[in-house]
Amino acid sequence: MATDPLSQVFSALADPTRRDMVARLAWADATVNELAEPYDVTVQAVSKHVKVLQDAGLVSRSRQAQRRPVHLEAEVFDLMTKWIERYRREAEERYRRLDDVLRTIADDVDPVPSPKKGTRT
Amino acid sequence: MATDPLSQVFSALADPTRRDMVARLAWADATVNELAEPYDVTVQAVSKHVKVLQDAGLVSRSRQAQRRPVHLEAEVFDLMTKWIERYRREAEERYRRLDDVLRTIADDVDPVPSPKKGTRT
DNA sequence: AAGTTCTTCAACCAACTGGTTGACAACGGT
DNA sequence: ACCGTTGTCAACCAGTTGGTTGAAGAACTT
Repeated sequence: MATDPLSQVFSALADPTRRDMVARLAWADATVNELAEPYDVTVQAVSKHVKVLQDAGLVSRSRQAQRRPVHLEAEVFDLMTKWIERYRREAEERYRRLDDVLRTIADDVDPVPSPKKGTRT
Repeated sequence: MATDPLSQVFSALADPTRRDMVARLAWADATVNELAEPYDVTVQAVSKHVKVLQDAGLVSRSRQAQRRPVHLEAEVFDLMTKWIERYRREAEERYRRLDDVLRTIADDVDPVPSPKKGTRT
């Protein structure tokens, strides 16, 4: 199923409802019932969403009487930003290299253009 | 299903194979056949993966004879980093607010502890 | 015109996802 | 001891995903 941490985090955030929950949890902890309130789905569905977020390490649970508040664990975001930044950087460096190549080619431009489709001989 | 840009990007990167492709494309453009080489799947499967990345706006295609090189479009990463950073920031600010609350409470600590279970007066 | 190479389309399949309903466990309040 | 509240577990369903095979399109080579 793709159980590595990065996959789980990306996958968890690929759902708009779950992203919205994270957004709200950034403001304050909330119980499953509180989380469920704005959405047009059952509490059970929200409970499942929370489980996905939890398995991804994005949230943790605690216990207050019957309530089990959901708490955002923002550190996991670092996993993603690190991955993203790494390849953004590489892509940028790559552009620099490409520029170099283009400059080199510019010196080699062949003076006789190669014959094309419509060129009769 | 979940067709908004952010969902598509997160979803596209939730797959390790696709993330690996992105990693390699950050280094250099590649054709579907080149991309498929390291993996133990058919070329068709890789073609599908590329389509997912393309629909998410993460890559673009061009044409060179029969080849259709895949090119990484790094700008879309910004969408994600913006989202992530926003809620990381909010979560951090939230900690500050929490600290304030805790400090306030610290001032209010009642000098006469409210009678508890074992507290004798 | 025929063949080769690179790529995608179509149909199919097993597994996962997000949702449902219904039952039930856990805990506090009275 | 019994409700009420909060949350989860189990079974089920429809739709999506990632993979397969087989056929076909598109563009160059000869």
